[in-house]
Amino acid sequence: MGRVKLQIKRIENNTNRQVTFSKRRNGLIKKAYELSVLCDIDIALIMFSPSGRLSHFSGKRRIEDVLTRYINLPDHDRGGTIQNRDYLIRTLKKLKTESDIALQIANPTAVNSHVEQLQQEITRYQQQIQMTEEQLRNFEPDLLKVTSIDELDSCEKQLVEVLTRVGQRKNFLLSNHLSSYDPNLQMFMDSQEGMATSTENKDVNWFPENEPNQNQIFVGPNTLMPLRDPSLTMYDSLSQTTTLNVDPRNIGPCHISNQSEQGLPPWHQVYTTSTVELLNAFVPSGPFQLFQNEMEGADMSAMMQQHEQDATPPNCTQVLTQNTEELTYQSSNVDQDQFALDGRAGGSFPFDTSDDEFSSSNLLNAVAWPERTYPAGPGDQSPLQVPSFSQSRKTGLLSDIFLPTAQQEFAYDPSTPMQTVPIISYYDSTIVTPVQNKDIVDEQTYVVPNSTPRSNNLTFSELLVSQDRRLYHQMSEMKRAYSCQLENSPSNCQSVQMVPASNNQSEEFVGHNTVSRLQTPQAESFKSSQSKGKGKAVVQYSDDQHHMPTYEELMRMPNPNMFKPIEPFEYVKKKQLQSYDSVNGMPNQNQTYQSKDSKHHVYGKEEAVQATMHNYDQIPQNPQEPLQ
Amino acid sequence: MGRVKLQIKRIENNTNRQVTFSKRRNGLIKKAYELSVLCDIDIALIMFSPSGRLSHFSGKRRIEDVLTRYINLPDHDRGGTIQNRDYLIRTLKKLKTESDIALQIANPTAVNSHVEQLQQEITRYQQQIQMTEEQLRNFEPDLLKVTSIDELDSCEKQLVEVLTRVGQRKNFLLSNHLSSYDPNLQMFMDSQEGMATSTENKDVNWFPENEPNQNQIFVGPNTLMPLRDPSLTMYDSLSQTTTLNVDPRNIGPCHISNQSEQGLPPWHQVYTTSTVELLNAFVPSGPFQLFQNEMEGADMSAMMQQHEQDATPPNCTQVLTQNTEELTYQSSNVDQDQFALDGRAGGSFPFDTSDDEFSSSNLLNAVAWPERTYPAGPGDQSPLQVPSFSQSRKTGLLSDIFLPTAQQEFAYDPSTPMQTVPIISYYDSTIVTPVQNKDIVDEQTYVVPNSTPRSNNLTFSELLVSQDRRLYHQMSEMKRAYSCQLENSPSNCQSVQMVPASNNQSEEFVGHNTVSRLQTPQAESFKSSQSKGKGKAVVQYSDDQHHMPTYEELMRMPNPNMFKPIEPFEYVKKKQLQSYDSVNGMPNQNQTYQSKDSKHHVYGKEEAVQATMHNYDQIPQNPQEPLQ
DNA sequence: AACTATTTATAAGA
DNA sequence: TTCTTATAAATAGTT
Repeated sequence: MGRVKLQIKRIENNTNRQVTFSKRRNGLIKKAYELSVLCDIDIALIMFSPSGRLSHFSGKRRIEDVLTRYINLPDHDRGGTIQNRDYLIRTLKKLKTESDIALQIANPTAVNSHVEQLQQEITRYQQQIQMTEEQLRNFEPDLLKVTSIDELDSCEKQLVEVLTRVGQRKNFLLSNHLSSYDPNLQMFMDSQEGMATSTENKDVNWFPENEPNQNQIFVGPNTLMPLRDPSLTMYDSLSQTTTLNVDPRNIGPCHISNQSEQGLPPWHQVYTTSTVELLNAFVPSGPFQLFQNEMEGADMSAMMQQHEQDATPPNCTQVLTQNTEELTYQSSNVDQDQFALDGRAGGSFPFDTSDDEFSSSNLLNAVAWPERTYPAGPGDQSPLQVPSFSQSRKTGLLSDIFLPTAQQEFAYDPSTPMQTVPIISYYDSTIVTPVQNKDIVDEQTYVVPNSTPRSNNLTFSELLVSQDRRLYHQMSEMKRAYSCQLENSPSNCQSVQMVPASNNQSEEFVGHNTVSRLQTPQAESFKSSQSKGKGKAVVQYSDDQHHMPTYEELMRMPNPNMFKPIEPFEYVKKKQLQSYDSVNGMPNQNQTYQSKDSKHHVYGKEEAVQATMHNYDQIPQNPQEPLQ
Repeated sequence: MGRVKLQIKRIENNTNRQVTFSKRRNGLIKKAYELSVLCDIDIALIMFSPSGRLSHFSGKRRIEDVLTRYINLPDHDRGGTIQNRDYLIRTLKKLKTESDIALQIANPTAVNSHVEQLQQEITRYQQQIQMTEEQLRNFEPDLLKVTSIDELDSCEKQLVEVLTRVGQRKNFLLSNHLSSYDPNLQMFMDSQEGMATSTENKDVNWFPENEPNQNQIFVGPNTLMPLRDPSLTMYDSLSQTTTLNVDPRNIGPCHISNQSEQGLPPWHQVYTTSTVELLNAFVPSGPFQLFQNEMEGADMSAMMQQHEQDATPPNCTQVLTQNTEELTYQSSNVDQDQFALDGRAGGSFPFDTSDDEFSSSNLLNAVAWPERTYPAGPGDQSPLQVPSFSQSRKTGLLSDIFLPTAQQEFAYDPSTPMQTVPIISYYDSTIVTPVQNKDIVDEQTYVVPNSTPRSNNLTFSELLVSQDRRLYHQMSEMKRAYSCQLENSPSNCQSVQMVPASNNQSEEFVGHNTVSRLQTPQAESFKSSQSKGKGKAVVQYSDDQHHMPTYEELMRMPNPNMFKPIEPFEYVKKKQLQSYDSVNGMPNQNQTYQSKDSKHHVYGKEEAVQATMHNYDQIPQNPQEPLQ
């Protein structure tokens, strides 16, 4: 491209060479920049001019980070062994450390706590493995190591127990495989074979019908799942609270005590898989918007009032099958509309359960509830404390599942919808800090819009937040509305698992499968990172201001599009004359523009992302809790 | 410059982004190349594609040299700020030489950041948990989700099985609870309670003692594992062949037939998991070199002669427990040295079983023998035909396990050590064909020195070849020496599985774990590809010249460093008018330039790697087979 | 550095 | 992926 075609060979004329270098270097850097922006890639370009001066360019990540990434790359991917690799690594680490230190000053906790978190996580996993293996040993004992008859006895007992259940199930299936029944109720039937069942149970179809597999209840041998009749508690959640106290060791009849006209007891609850699955049946997968539309104009407080007045429980049957230690319930004669929060949601279950883009069953299936004890709170008066959710993927948060640790650190509190949420993103090893100061733009500024105007699309993180929030609300609402108080001791909760997708895909796959449908930067980041080894998110909650959302709040929850778009990345191309701080990319104040015979060109740059959620003025910080 | 002006902002569409990257990367590299040539400068360009793959370019100097130059630059010139740089560099330079050596030996991935290690660990634990939980699910099935009677049946069966074993164990303990026994043999006892057991079984310790879990034999209900007493067959492998014919449906006594003084029957053998595990106990994990050292000066033929003369079988007991359909054997009174190929290897088992860098138990544990029928061959006279190994990872070859399909296609014949082995590599969805014809280079050739001279290091493929070869040899030697003839029909082999590592890690993990210690291009390729979804190798064997290696050959096998270094990768970018020398990137003199009105630009590109193994003159093409 | 004629890169579509 | 083509962009030589 020029007046003549230039042969690609060394330009012998010194001046010409330097001039050409100058021109082409700029062109090259421009191209590199464009590439880095267009394709959102890591790039590092280092040139030494004919006179030995350095020019370099890197994309949104610092050049040393890119070099580190390169050097740390497996040899094959890189294309060969690096001779002085060790040296490079060390030196680069030094380079990186220095800027990281500066970074830590501004953002002290993030880096170190990350490692700590990981170590915590490892410890947790180790424990979990130990637990699971112990459990397994019950079934597959290392017979050669077992020397005590007692052990064998208990093992035998357990096996027989499971065997019995399997047999029961088998028999049941054999006798029922021809009859059509509401799959939603199968679980109840299963646990009460031989018992009289209500003939009207076909009327009870408040479970989402299209996802029968999610509605199943399984309780491990040592796990109880006391659940009250939802319709009962719904109608009479506070004035008459029925609590089931079941001792796992108790083979006798189940104790059922009534606590009337009392505040809810402290929440010492542990949600087990079973609960999760059950609640999953409750928690709809409808898009937020749908649900919101349905709620339109509903006056929650008034409805709640009405409920408290209407204290007549519907016809229901409580079933406790003791020999399998499964506690469940059976509801009969519950009108669908009645059950569905009594028509609050327009005569159906309050949340639409139909699929949509984001709230597919995949998403929700992957959600389990944490196996955590919820700290005590007298009723709902004191906020339910949200546990530190940074422990394992089993915390049940979508973001916990989908956001890989190395790529995204995600800080938000699902219980406080009005929180401002800074998103700190890790790109590989670089922490992308929120840029407060826009002044870094000086000479040439390429603005790299990290997210295009998204109209109604969610970023992935926003999706997670909204989904988590929805789930959190729904779950907690379920808890409160149904008073599903589990009296299990934490030690009994060994079987919390992720709810796998219906086709037995692993949660990772589910996650990936789901994420793969998204194209937001976060999702993309996840996709690429997941392939690097099944990343896992660490979700941190702020420790203060935990707030148990109310149903009303839930109703008022804005739709997922409530978030502001993420601020565009800023790409600051500091050209030629300006020196920039290596840490934050700010121009050095004491720096004057270099003359054109400056030793080298400096192409610094920084990018930042900041996501701020709306403050929703219409939702009070400490709203009244309608159910209280 | 295109149909429309493209806004420089992130391309959200995945495909478009990748396409654009591809195009622009080429353009960028071209520009960089031109700049580097025109202006004769040092340049380094590193890009990571949206999918994380590396593209890089450097001029006439290697990229790491450019990076070093960059790093060594005074802070001011680089634009960074480093305090103790000079001191650091001096110190690091000292370290460099030493650590470079250490780095060659030790693992390069160790340099990975702490965080990455932790995350790896976490991933591992997650996998482990998943596995264990899956196992557990066998015993604690989610009964409500099980709708098929078949499932329940198999579940029931499994439970009964365990229950039976527990009961047996219980009975056994009740009658023997005071006696101490060799744990290695307990498994046999378990399956033969009530049967007379040898009182001398404590002498049988030919299993590696430190990995008891790997030595356990479990055969699925439909799988038989007839194995002759190894010591017996070892001493008398050809003159007296004992074959166990066991009908799986046969509840009666096991048929044992003797075939005396006959050539080995056709190899209709299928190796089951059990066999693999058993053989694993035999196959040592010592490094090739160690093993070679031990073999130093050993005269194989003479030894073999001696063996054939010494035909006295040791005291042994064959055990077939029918009700569990487990067939195993018990050996007693076998002296360890005697067993260990009768002192051929200096009085111990011929291969060192201690761990070393490459041949850790991980590596070998990951090896299973293919569930394949070996075509007939009269004894060892006709070459044992190697099946087409391109079927599954269960072929048992290391290369099968470690080399992922999409990334590496690996063609070699482990049975013919003197074969020339072209390695076909895929890079970035480009099929890298072996370049036989350099004529594809026409216009422009960018030379990307992909590999530097490797001195004595093995490439991963070479390691695999050598390991496979070793294993192949050892296995076949075992087969021949012990005449472990399995008469199972292929249909019985439903349970071939990879042998998991001792800590229940999955094979993938084992592979990964092992591979992660290597830094050869192939290993690196595997690492990155594995994370992309558990790649699996396709190993193809040429159909001719299959050769059953002999023990003597095995002994003579050169050490792993025997291979020539792989030829450097050639990155051939055929572009427009200029041809470039493939080595130094200089334009080829004899090339004419294309006219500018050429129909289109040709941006072809080819990559190639070719690995040629040494021809080892000292090993005859058709060596004498000592055992024949 | 600015100006253009010209070459080159590449976006979109096939 | 690869090819084609219209068009945008880069740039050689000049000023």
